[in-house]
Amino acid sequence: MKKEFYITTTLPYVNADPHAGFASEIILADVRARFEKLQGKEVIFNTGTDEHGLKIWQKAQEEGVDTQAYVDKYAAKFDELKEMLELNYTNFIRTTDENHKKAAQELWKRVDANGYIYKKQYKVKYCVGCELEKTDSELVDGYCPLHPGKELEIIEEENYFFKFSALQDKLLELYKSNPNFVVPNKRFNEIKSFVERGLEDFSISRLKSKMPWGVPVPGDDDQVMYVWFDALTNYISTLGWPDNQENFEKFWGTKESPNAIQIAGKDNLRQQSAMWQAMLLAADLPTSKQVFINGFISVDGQKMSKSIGNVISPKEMVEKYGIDGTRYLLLTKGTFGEDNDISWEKLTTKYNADLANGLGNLTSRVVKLSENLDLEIEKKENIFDEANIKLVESFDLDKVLENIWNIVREDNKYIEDTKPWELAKNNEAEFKNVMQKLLNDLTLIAQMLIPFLPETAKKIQKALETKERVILFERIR
RNA sequence: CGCGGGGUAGAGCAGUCUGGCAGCUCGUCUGGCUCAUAACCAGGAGGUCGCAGGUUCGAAUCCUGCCCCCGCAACCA
Repeated sequence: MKKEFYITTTLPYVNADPHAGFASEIILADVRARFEKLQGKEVIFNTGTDEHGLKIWQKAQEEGVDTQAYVDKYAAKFDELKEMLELNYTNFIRTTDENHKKAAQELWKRVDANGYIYKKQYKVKYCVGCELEKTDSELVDGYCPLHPGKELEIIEEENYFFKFSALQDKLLELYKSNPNFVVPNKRFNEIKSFVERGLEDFSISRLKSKMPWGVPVPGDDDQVMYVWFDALTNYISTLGWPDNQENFEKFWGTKESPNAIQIAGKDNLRQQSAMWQAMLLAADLPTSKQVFINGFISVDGQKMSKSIGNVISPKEMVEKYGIDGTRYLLLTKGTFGEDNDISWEKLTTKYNADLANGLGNLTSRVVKLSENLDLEIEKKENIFDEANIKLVESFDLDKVLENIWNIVREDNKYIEDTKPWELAKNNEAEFKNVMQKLLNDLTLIAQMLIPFLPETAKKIQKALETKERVILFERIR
């Protein structure tokens, strides 16, 4: 088996603070990365920030700050998640990094050299009222919703286009020969039918005069890259591509043996599983190995949005539930790939039930009962069985945690059935037997929790060693 | 006929691919226990699986039609 493991999240766009949805994505990746590390693999876990594009440029202008200063501020906010959520990512790439820009230009050149880029007149609709370009999807009945009745101007602009349409067959072939290329299956079906319906070439550049905040197009001073083309390249620029070919092959893989795992939200299905793969194919580079598509988080049945004012941020969650509490709650909010609904009330209920009353209380019972005992604890080698490994590999991490919590439940019942506090008084031998099992189980739980709740795992192990009682999770309210 | 997802106990969900006793967590009611974080354990109540038809010995699951909710509709990350 290959010794190297590569996983990447999508890069969040730096026009808003981190929210629970992205936190969920990056925690999933974090658990997987820690898990693979435990299996003895060398791991690269990539994340970062997407910092180019019109929106960011405009926002910086609005705030009257230098664009670079603006993106620096936001990049720092996202990098703070590392400590906030106890993440172990190895790479944090910013699309404004010099080596990234170079890589994006190199990718462009290769795609171009292979004949997949061409120049074309492109008509944009322009609302004079807003002084802004409008896309068809923004229009209502052909008019700008803010200025109904005002005719839109048509402006012609020359842009570079990517021959997405020419890669339809190659993409379909990729999907066909990799039956688990996109997970879950329903998303795979969705992207397959999208590609089968036919692809349209898309614009991959903008006029620099209108939008200066982008990576310059090689050999054309008047144009900058459209943000997607630039941003997607991060997955390989982070590995030092194109200069460091060895590192690239080690982690990204080769055509024969692709190695890159990607995780993304469902809004990114097309970009990650079709556009980016097409770009790689066009540049004659290996594709990703697998793309995992996560669902969305809603709050009390409503879309999480600034205007509704129901955004749940990882920061608030950590303040309330602690790091591992937050990790646990985001990991167990529902089935991977489905949309999951959360609310403060539900989160608190689950926190109290599973963490305080469940794991926390069990630890507290076992440590107290074993206070005066000095038993040798059996440490298992292969803590994850075949079934659990499979679940981790398909990102069904909630199911693995459920399996761990079944041990918690069994042990609570076992204590009730055997009444060790009575045995301690009248049956020393049996008392030791019972406690041996409980200590072994709790040790196993702690070992299994390492990738999921790293701090808690340590605390349990420490409590078992020192016999000092510890409150793992304070009850809320 | 634009694309896709969803409708299963008071709440949240799993089960649907591959048909075989309708399951889990929370809540609720009753009882038990005292090692533990007002926790823990046992038992109970609660469901015409969105609706209507079809296939089958048998349908939450497969097929057809309909109703309702939610995303997305590509140069907007």
